Amino acid sequence: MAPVLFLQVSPASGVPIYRQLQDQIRSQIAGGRLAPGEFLPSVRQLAQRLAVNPMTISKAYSLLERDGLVELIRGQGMRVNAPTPSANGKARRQVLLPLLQQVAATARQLSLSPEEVFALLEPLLKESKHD
Amino acid sequence: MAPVLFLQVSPASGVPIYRQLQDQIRSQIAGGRLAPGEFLPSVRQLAQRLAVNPMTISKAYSLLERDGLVELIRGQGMRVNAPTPSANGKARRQVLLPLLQQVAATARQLSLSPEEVFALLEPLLKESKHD
DNA sequence: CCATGTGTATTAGTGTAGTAATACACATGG
DNA sequence: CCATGTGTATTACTACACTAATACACATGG
Repeated sequence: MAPVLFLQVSPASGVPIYRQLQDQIRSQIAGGRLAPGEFLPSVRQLAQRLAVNPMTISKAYSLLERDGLVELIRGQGMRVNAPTPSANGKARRQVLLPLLQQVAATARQLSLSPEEVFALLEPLLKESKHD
Repeated sequence: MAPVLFLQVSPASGVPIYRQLQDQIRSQIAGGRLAPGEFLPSVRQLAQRLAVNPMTISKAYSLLERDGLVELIRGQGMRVNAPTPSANGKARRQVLLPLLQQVAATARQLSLSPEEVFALLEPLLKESKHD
């Protein structure tokens, strides 16, 4: 059974739909809201719910499969894999990567040194720990 | 007078030419190799030297002008500006802040330690410093 | 005024990423 | 076997980024 996921896409956000899906599902898996053995919603189901083309869903799924987060079971769908010890941490970092790349690009654009960026980021990271 | 700059573009690098130029010139200014009051090479001059279209040079120049690093003097060319207070101060960091907050929020959601985030971000920040 | 020097607005060509439409291969259950 | 369920290969369409060709506006010096 495919659980109901909190998935939402903004076609006008500039971020490709398949990538939004990829990142969100990655998050859901990393956060444990999608347990190993569970199946992702079927391509057509999700396509209808989000009003996007099935092939776009399929593309997101295929990328998740390529990354080993999910496995194709013929005739059934995409099953969430048990995380490898290292894959768990790796998967979580993958989620953050796009954001960090954007940070790096922006910092560079502004000629901000790595130290300045760290100094700015550190309090934010530690601040949000106790709530 | 336009000093001779060390500018080099690789059309096949995947990075747009205008952006290569923008970044390199930005570097030259930040590094002091291009002092305030000096002029950039003329669009046509540089276009011929690098074997690219003048409009591509112009695009890079215009972006630098938009960012306030350079000023258009009619009939003469692009003159390097004196660095403005905002170019060095808090203003630049304010731009980065929303992004960093998002990073912090995501990292927290994924239970990533600050150290892990730094380890991930550092190579990205330093990677783009090649000049 | 004219020749020559700036940068650029406008327009068009080109490549490619993203998306979509169609048809297919395979699996399952009746 | 057939109906219905998976995902996807193939193909085409579309939008946009990048680059380029042309013609223009303005400034300067003879």
